[in-house]
Amino acid sequence: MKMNLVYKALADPTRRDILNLLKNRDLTAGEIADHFRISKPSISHHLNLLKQADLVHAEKEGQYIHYSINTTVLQDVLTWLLSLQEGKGKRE
Amino acid sequence: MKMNLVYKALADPTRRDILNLLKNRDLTAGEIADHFRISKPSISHHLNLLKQADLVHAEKEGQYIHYSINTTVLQDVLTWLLSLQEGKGKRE
DNA sequence: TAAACAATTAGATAATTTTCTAAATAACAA
DNA sequence: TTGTTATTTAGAAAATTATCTAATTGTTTA
Repeated sequence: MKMNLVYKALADPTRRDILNLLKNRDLTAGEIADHFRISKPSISHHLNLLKQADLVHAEKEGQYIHYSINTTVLQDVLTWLLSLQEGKGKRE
Repeated sequence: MKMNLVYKALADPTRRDILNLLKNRDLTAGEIADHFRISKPSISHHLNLLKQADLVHAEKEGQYIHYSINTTVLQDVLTWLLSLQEGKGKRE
């Protein structure tokens, strides 16, 4: 897993908002786009980056594509952030 | 605190490496730069972004500037990441 | 089949980011 | 004071990213 893609994906506020939406429930691409003022193709692009980072999973069902969050890749981020905090401790 | 600056700061691998270095001990700008192949001004720029995100603190001592990590801003990131994971749970 | 709908892909542009070299600032040491 | 060292600032080029409209693909429905 290319962790850089994960950090890059998390760097954009629109994408973080998308993850916040998906935290509550799975949504189709259109439902996600409805929450934003930017165009559908732009949202599609953001979804693609989230997918490449493996932060979301896309499942096609008929003409819809259902997106769901995948938090497993966040574990490594969490671990790293905690390691930064722990390191700090040794100086105090 | 502008959290977007924090996420942006964490998105770059060089800056993440800098934080990894500072986890062990405080370092001067020059010592940090010595760990990388990119130019000092570029490192200086990265340090500035980290400082704006409040992820590092800079203290001038004579002609040197000592950089130290500040992990307090990471707490909000941590909390958000955990909230994403928890939300996931409710669907299982 | 034809029209409508959901979503993506293509291609372009604008904005942002990364990086560089050269120059400036500030502190130290001879 | 003059030269050296540590670091940043300025300004520009190159690379990446975010966004748009138009076109395409695939599915559903009349």
